[in-house]
Amino acid sequence: MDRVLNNVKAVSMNEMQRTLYLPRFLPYRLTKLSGMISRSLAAKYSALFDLTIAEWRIVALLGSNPGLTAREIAPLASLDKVSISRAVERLVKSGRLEKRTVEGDRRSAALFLTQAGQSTLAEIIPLAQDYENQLLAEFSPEEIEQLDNFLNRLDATAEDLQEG
Amino acid sequence: MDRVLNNVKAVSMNEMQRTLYLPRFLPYRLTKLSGMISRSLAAKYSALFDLTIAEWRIVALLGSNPGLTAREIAPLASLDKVSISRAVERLVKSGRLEKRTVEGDRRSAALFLTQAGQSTLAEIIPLAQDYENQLLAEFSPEEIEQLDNFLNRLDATAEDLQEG
DNA sequence: GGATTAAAGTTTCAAATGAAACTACTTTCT
DNA sequence: AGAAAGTAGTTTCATTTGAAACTTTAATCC
Repeated sequence: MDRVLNNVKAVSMNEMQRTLYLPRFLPYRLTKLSGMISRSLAAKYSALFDLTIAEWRIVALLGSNPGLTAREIAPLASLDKVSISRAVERLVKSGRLEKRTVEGDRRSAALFLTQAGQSTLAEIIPLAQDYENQLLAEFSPEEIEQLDNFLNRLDATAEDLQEG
Repeated sequence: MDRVLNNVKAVSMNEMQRTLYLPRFLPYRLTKLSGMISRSLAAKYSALFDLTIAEWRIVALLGSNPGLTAREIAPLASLDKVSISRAVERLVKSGRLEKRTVEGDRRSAALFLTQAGQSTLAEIIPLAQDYENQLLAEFSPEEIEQLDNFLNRLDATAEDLQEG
């Protein structure tokens, strides 16, 4: 009579569960997992580069998409405009980012990595990849693909549930 | 030449990636996913029961483990003692929790749900299970088991990486 | 064309967070 | 037993966060 992820599917229908087993509750597990991962990455980036996660995301995005504006970054990095504004301010101050007023719309600024920003990114990338590889070290390529698939589906479902 | 989760395993060895594709970076995906889920659950609990996530976890734990102390709750709920102290204070104020001084150690208090606390829990459980079921609606029992397995392994690995 | 509405980013302000200090007790050591 | 060290839980305080208000510029409406 194993419960899997608290999912009722897995328990017979006429004995509805009266308890919720927290350590198997999917939202709890995801929060705990992502918390552990984020904390250790945040500590690493902060210690080595004095970068927050928001700054790190923005640098990573601008590496492959130079010239994005704050508004465009928001959905790509899952950051709100306040966080972006603050992260950009810090990145400009630390000389890693440059703002160029957008031709034809003086409200927004296109963002570009400076040389310093690009070398920061060059240092950051292998570190991030290492970390991901360590997380997935015990996973076979097939399992990685399956995990990828699961995450995509959960993400899509969670997005739907946002509205509903 | 598909990248899977940015994992280097999936790209040939002599073309190391110079970019990091954020939307496929596992830590980012987990943070985004857990953020979406937590926000929608938090909104629901707050609106319907005036409960925070921390309070919710404590209530859920005490349902199956009456008499836990704050210190015992901490690792089970992944909460620090400050959060627990505050959540317990609110739960006591709202009449859902009762503190009883532990026989033989007057520093700690054993925590118990009151009748009100138990009926809150009884309302909360099906809601939580519904939510989890909705998230997993498109998953077959085998897939759910596999997801469970993946999460366990990632959790264990992440815990190891905390120290290292 | 001037007024109105909207959009991009920034700033402000109030609430949430969590590390460190603190209080009240308990255990250990001599 | 009494001092020293340790633990449970609370409080304080400084930082982080994000919603709402604001500023500047652009688009739309009459």
